[in-house]
Amino acid sequence: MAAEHSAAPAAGRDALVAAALRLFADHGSDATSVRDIAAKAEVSPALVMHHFGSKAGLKTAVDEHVAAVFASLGEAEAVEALTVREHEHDGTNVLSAGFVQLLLDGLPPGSPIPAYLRRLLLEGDPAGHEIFARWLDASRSALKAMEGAGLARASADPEVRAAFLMVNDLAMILLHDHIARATGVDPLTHDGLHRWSADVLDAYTDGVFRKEPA
Amino acid sequence: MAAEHSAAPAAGRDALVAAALRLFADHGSDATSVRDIAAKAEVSPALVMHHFGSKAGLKTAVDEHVAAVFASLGEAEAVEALTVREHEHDGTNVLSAGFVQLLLDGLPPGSPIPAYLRRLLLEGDPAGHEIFARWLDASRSALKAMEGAGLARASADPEVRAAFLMVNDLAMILLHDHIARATGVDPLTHDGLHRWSADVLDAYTDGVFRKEPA
DNA sequence: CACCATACTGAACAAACGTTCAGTCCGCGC
DNA sequence: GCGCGGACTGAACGTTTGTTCAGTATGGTG
Repeated sequence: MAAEHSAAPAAGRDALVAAALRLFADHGSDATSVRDIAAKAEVSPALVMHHFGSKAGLKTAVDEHVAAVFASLGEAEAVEALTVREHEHDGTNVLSAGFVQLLLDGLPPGSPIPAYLRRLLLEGDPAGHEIFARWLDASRSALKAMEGAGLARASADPEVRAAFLMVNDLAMILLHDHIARATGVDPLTHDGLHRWSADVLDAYTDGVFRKEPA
Repeated sequence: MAAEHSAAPAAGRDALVAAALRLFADHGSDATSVRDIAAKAEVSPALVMHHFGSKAGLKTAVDEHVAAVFASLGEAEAVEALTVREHEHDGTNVLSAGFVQLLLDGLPPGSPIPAYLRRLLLEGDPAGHEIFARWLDASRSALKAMEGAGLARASADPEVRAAFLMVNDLAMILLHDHIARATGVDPLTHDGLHRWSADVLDAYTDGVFRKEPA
């Protein structure tokens, strides 16, 4: 019954960040109360103020945690994440689905981070702007590298082309719930991503539209 | 000073829906209080309960209003909104950018509806699921029609292809703020959409990737 | 003209919110 | 073994939230 008191280095702090990340991702930070977070972390609401000063401070700490996770996923690898590469299992060329592939490979299955990322991008959060800008840089670089290697056609408007490809990639994360519900294919699972990527690669290589009616 | 009382048919009702639509779109419904809405509509907070029973009732009314606007935009035309057609101004073929084009043509410039749509789709709102499913139907139909007319290559996976095209289209709305900020091209303006569509059409017809290094 | 339904308000409500504060517990350096 | 500092709590604070309610004004109908 008695609460455990400890001078151990901030166990509650990590629990709060983890609980807040999950709840913010699932319901949004506005719809999540400090009491909800504290209850999930099995800790007193006042501990939020003790460690972070305010609810907003907790939000900042969560943002920093997420940024650190992205960084640990290997930011440098993101550049090559968009490239087409040989798929080991079946020997066919398959489009590594960019950032989605990166997230899927590097994150545990039930991770709240994709959903949190969705909210960051939706809510006009400065942290979201920063991530978008950094990833767009990676997309630009990857496209340029592929052009150089003769793997991509040069576009007349490289800036738009890089944004187009990256935004399409992000859309899969943002709308994956709708996609899974309406089509039965969930591109955030391994099998779903494989099926999705196959058709995307086909569209990107052989095209979608015809110039002249056949 | 004295408030105007009238038995006129619910002027305050419309004002409330309009104010709520704008505030919900800009800040999210959770972050918008009944008092904020009433203040913007220049009306008493209690009027929300009188007309809609609760804040949630207002939200439902706003959803219905938005659905009605979409319907009035011409749901039937949505089917052909994805098709490639002759552009009158410069005589070139241009991809009518699907739902985005439809919204841009049919809505007044500063309309809160695109932003509201963004929130519907990203917040897991049931109203968002419905819109997504209905539009995906339109996308499927349009793609099939284009295949029939020889304007589109047949995909091995038509279900994924239809979703892919539609999701890419929606991504432009969902991320337009990020796109505009990071690239300087805002695809929700006329000029920005033209530049964006030109490159998208190029990508969709001539492809993005090469099968073999050149 | 009297009546009633309806649009609408101002003051108040309980509940939930973020935050404050005095105080308890305990490992670690002295 | 003493005390300092940091982790942590429980109860309370004032504010804001969604909602209730009694009441006023007014146009349309008998």
